[in-house]
Amino acid sequence: MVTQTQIAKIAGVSRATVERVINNRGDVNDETRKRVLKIIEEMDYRPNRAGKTLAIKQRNLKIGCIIIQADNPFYEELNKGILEAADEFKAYGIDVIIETAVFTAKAQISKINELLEMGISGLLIQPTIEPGLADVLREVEARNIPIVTVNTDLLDYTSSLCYVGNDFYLCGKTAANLMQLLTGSACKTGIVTGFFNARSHADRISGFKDYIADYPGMEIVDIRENQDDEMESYYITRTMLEAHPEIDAIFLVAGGVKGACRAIRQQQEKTGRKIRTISFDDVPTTKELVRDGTILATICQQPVRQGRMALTILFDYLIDGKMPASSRMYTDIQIKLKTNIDA
Amino acid sequence: MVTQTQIAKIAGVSRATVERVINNRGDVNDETRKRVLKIIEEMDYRPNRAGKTLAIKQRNLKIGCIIIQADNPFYEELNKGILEAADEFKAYGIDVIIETAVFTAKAQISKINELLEMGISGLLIQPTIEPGLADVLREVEARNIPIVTVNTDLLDYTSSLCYVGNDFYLCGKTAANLMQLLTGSACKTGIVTGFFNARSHADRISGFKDYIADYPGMEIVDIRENQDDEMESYYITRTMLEAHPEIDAIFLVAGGVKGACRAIRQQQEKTGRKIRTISFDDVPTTKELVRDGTILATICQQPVRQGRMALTILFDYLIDGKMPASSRMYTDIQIKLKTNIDA
DNA sequence: CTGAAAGCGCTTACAG
DNA sequence: CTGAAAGCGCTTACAG
Repeated sequence: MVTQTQIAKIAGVSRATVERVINNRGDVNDETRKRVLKIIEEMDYRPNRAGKTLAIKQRNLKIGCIIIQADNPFYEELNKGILEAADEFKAYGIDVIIETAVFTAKAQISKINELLEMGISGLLIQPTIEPGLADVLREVEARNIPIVTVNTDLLDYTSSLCYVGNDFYLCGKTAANLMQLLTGSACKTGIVTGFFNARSHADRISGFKDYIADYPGMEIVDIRENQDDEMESYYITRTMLEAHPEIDAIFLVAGGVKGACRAIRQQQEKTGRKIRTISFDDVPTTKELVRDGTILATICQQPVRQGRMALTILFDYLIDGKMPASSRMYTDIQIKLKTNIDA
Repeated sequence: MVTQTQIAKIAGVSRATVERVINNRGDVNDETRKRVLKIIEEMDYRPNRAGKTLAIKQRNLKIGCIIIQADNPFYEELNKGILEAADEFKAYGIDVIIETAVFTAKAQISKINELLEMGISGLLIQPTIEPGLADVLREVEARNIPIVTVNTDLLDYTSSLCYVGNDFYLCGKTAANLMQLLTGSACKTGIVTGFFNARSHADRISGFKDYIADYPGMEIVDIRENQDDEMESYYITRTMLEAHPEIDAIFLVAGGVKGACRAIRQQQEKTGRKIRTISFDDVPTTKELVRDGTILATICQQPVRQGRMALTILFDYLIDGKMPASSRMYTDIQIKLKTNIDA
C-alpha cells in the first residue's frame, strides 16, 4: 500500500500538495495535479483509513441519531443495532449522540433542532409517517447534513443519501408464496393488518394480492385493521373468524400478533379445524407462538442489522465520502420456522 | 472519550507508563499501576481503534488466508467474502496474503508452510477433511499463530480461536420442518446426499431424522450418495425414483442439485405426480431451479458473510486482542423461496 | 500556488 | 522501573 508521502517523494512535491490533489482541496497547478494524479493511478493509491479516521478527529465530527422511545420490542431491536454500531464508531473517536423521542413528528422535530444546535454533521432517523417531518428533513439536507432514514419509509420524502430497511412489497409476496406452499395452493385467507393507511402495511398486502392472483385456489375472504393494538386485534380477529367460519388461513401483516393468535387458537379448539397462520417479525411474543406451533412461519427483517447498517453507511460517507451501493439498502427477507427461530 | 495522554496527566506519569499498564507490558511499580488502573476504570478508558491500528502498522502484521481453488460457485461466494474483507483491512494498512490451494491436505499444508515463512501472525483456512491437516494446524497454533477455520469443520481439530460456519445439524432439522409444512406432515422422502462420510452431510441427515421422529406420517424411503457429482447425482436419483415410485418428496443434502433435479422433473412428467423437493445453498443453477418451481425451497448459509466474518474475527483478535463472542460462530439459516431467492 | 509543522491516539525502540 | 522521542498516515491551519 502506497502512502501520500511516497507519492509526494516520487512526484517531487510536498505531502500537502498530494493531499490537495487527492481531496480536491484548494488550487494546485494544473501540471503538477496531472502528474500527481498519474502516479496515484499507477501506484493504485488507496487512503489508509486508520490515518484518515484519526486525523479527522480534529474536525470534531458529531453524528446525531434519533431513536424511538417505546416499549415496543421491535424498536428495541432496531435501537440495539444503532447503539452497537455507535459504540463501535465511538471507538474510532467519532462522537455519536443518541437522542430518544416518542414516535410523533413534533417530538422528532424538536430533537432534530437540538441536534442541529449541537452542530451535527450527519443525521440518522427512523421518521414518523406524520406530516410535517419531511419539510424539516429537507431543510437539514439543505444545510449539507446528510441523512440516513431507517426502517420506515416516507411517501413525501426520500433521503438523498440512503434509506435502510425492508422491501415491504416483496415481503408481502414472500408471505403469499409461503402461504401457497403451506396450504397446497388452496386456502381462504383472513388478513389482519395494522393500519390501512400505513405504507409498509399496505405494501405488504399488495405484494400478497399480486402473488395470489396466479393461484385461483387462494382467496382473500376479509381484511381488517387492528391499529397495532393487541386487544383490538383479539376483537377483530375473533369477530372475523366468527363471521367467516370458512377461513383456514390467517396472514398477520403487522403488530397485534398475540391478540390475534389468541382468537385463532380459540377458534381452532372450538371447530377442530387448523388455521394456517403466518406473521411478520420475531418479537418475543411472536417467537413463543412460533415455538408452540400456533404460527407456522414468521418473516423477519433483521432490525438489528438495519440499525447497524444505517449508522455504518453514515459513518463511511462522512469519513470516506463513500456513497452506499444503492440509495435503498434492503435487509434480507428471513423466513423463520420453529426450528430456526432461535438460531 | 479519554485518551492515554489525559490519563497520564491525571496520574502524573508518562504516556509510556500508562501504555504499559494498559497492555500489561514490562514492569510497572505496583502502586502506580494500581493508581493508573483506577483512573482508567473511573474514566471508562477505551482505546481509540484508529490510533491503535495505525501504530500497529509498525509491527508489519501479515494475515494469511488459504482459499479453495475450484470452479465450484459455492466456494466462489465464500472466497468473495474473504476477499472483500481483505480489501477492507488492507485499507487499514494490514497486509492480507491470499493463497489459493486445491482442496487436498497436501496442497493446503504446502501453502501453510509458505505462509509461515513469510511470517504471518494469523491464519484463515477452510480446511479439507483429509487426514494430516489437523496436526499441522496444531503446530501453527503452538507457534502462537491464531487460526480461524471457516465453513468446514474437522472432527479431530478445533481452532482455539474460532470456527465460522453453519450449524449443520440444525440446518437438517430446519429442512425437515420445512418438508413437514410443505407436505402437511405426510410424505415419503428420498434423500440424496453428497458423501456418507462427510461430517456436514451426515449432520444434516441426522437433524432431519431427529425432527421427523415426531411425525409418523413422514417416512424416509431411501438414502443415496452422489459424491457431489452431477452425473452421478442424475443416475442415483433416477434409479432411486424408478425403484421407489411412491417417493413424493426429495431432500437434497449437498451438491449435485442440477443432476438430481433433472431426474426429478423427468419422473414428474412421466407419472404426473408432484415431488416436493428442497435443497441446500443457492448456487446459480440451484437458484434457477427455485425460480422455475422445481425446487420449492432452499436453505442457505450465507457463504459471503462467513468469509467476511472469519477474517473480521481474526483481524479484531490481532489488533485488539478481542476474543469472538463464541468459539463457534454460526451464520443464519436462511430459507429461500422463489419470491426471495433474488432479494 | 506550495510547503513546513503540528496534531489526531496509539506503539515502539532507546536511554537512563 | 520510568520517560522522551519518533513514527504509523492522514488533515489542518499557517506562512510565504
